[in-house]
Amino acid sequence: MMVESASETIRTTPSNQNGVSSLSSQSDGGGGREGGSNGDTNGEISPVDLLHLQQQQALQAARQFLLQQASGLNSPGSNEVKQNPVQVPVSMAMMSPQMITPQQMQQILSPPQLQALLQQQQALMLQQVQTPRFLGSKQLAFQQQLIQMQQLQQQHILNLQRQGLVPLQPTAAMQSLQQAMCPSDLQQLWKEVSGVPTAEDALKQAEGLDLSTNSSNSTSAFPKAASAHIPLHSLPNGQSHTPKRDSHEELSSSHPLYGHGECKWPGCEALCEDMGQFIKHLNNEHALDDRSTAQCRVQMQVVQQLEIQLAKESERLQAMMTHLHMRPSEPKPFNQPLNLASSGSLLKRDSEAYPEGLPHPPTSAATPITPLRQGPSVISSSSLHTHSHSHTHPVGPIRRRNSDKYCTPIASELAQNCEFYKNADVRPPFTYASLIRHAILESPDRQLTLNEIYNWFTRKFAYFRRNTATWKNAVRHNLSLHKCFVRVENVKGAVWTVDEVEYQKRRPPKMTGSPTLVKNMISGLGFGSLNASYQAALAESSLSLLNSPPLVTPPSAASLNMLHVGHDDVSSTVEQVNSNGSCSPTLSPQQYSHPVHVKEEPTEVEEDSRPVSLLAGVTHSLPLPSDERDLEEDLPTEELE
DNA sequence: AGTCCACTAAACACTC
DNA sequence: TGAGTGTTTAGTGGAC
Repeated sequence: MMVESASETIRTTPSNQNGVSSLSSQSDGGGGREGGSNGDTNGEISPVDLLHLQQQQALQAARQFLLQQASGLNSPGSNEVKQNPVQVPVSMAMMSPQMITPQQMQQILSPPQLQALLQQQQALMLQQVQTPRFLGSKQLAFQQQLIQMQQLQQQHILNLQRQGLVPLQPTAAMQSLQQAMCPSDLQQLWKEVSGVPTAEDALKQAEGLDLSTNSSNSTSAFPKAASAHIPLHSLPNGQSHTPKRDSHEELSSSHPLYGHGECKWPGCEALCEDMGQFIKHLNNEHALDDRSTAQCRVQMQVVQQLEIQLAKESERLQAMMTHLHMRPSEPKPFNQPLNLASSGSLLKRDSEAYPEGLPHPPTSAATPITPLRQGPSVISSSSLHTHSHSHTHPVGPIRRRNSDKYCTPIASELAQNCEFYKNADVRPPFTYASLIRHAILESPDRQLTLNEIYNWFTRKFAYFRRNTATWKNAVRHNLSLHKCFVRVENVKGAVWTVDEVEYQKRRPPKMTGSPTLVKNMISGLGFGSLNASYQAALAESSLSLLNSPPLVTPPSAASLNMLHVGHDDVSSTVEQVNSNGSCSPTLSPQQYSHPVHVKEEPTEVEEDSRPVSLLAGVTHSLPLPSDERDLEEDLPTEELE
């Protein structure tokens, strides 16, 4: 409700994916977000005034947000909340992740304001969750947080600068943002907010964060073992986003949360003489509890937003590169597949799912917030993979078909967010079938007993440590229902295996085009018009084949490479992308490039026309895995012909 | 609106 | 007998 109303009044143009450089868009958006408080004065004011206006807007937005945080959420009668279009319940999104996604936030807010709100939110959340213990050091913690946030922001800007996405001279928008978020202003904001006599409510709200799905409002399912030793805010992609003050810090400390003798947990900065003391402190003060998970979530939101923005900027860069270096009539096989793989479906998702910039309500109430990232990674891994935590995965409000339709490779996702799913009581955005299949293929023998599947589920996902009756029943149901799961009698009983042929048949692409058309599209001639669902399905299915040596069907590695490489984080999925190299000795690229789904009508496929350059262009960007699996010896050759 | 797909729940049979 | 396993059906809801 609130989101919708906000979205009706807060609209950034969907085409405006310029996160940092568009002053006018910022102003436009800001004007709208302010509910007309600033009026439409863009055309008359000077750039300096405009800059000032931006600052004011950002400040007001942040202020309103903070006010809402402090009082609105617990004051149902508050008219402000309902009337002010800027009242985007960002924090509500955190507490009830189903309500608003980062994409929605991004659609609603211009990037600078988004960042402003985000940073404010982070500060506030930290403050909220720390209130009972650190009441006396509010200001100190807040200052610390400000510093960290600014560092984070600057780091992000530097990244963009490195990519040439933003000029070295900060744009007006950036200046505005930075100035708008200067510590004094924020402190002032904080003073305003902290005076609101609802601190307890805020605390309660923070402590009562629903960190699980809405079907579970408890975090009890979090594994105790992971409580203290896993830095929850180290992100699923493995990247620590704790701002580092200098490059030496990382070297001097063996823990990303420890440096300069201080705990780097957001807002903590407790002094620890040595690592041992720090570990002790970490275990004691930052154990797995509501406060820590809330902080973790905040940090995740921060990173998500940055990644989303980076993804958009990357997308812009891709467009620029395409424009400058590539002729539309001469698609470059190396880059084009990237668009196909990720931006194809994802952009479609972006543009179609949110055509009006309206928030896209999650479709599954049971869907948790996930560390999935939204936004296409259209930059090749070779050019951007150093920043490539941007990328690929749509934030997963759509549980059921996320992995199927939106090109979210389960292997990649799991590889990146393994720790997250292990510890967070969130439902993985994959179907049972996908998970089961992944579990089976992940096993050494590519076969698991039912109980082992159960164990895999519980081992990999905190979510499945509860409601066992439900999901176990679902697992059994899926195993029986889908032909792709084959029960094999073994010496030790029945084991389940995966029939890849059936698995691929299970989700045939909806596109009804001829195999020739498919082939042409895959060869890079029709990427632009390639049906997104088909792209996603093809990419996903291909990826899954690539990820795991098939029991039955050899993957079409070429197609899947090109489909996958663009949106996959090479660094994090290298372990999964392992059959690429291992299969190559016996199969030619042409064989590999056999599109999986064309199997339905194999006679029309002309494999010779498949561009080898596609494979060549992709393979070099796929690092060989360190733990290559053995090639399955019983590769069915019929699938290759 | 119809269809497909995924999920959930449940009943039932079989084995150990 | 009960637990675990496997199969099947029905209902529901989202996506297309």
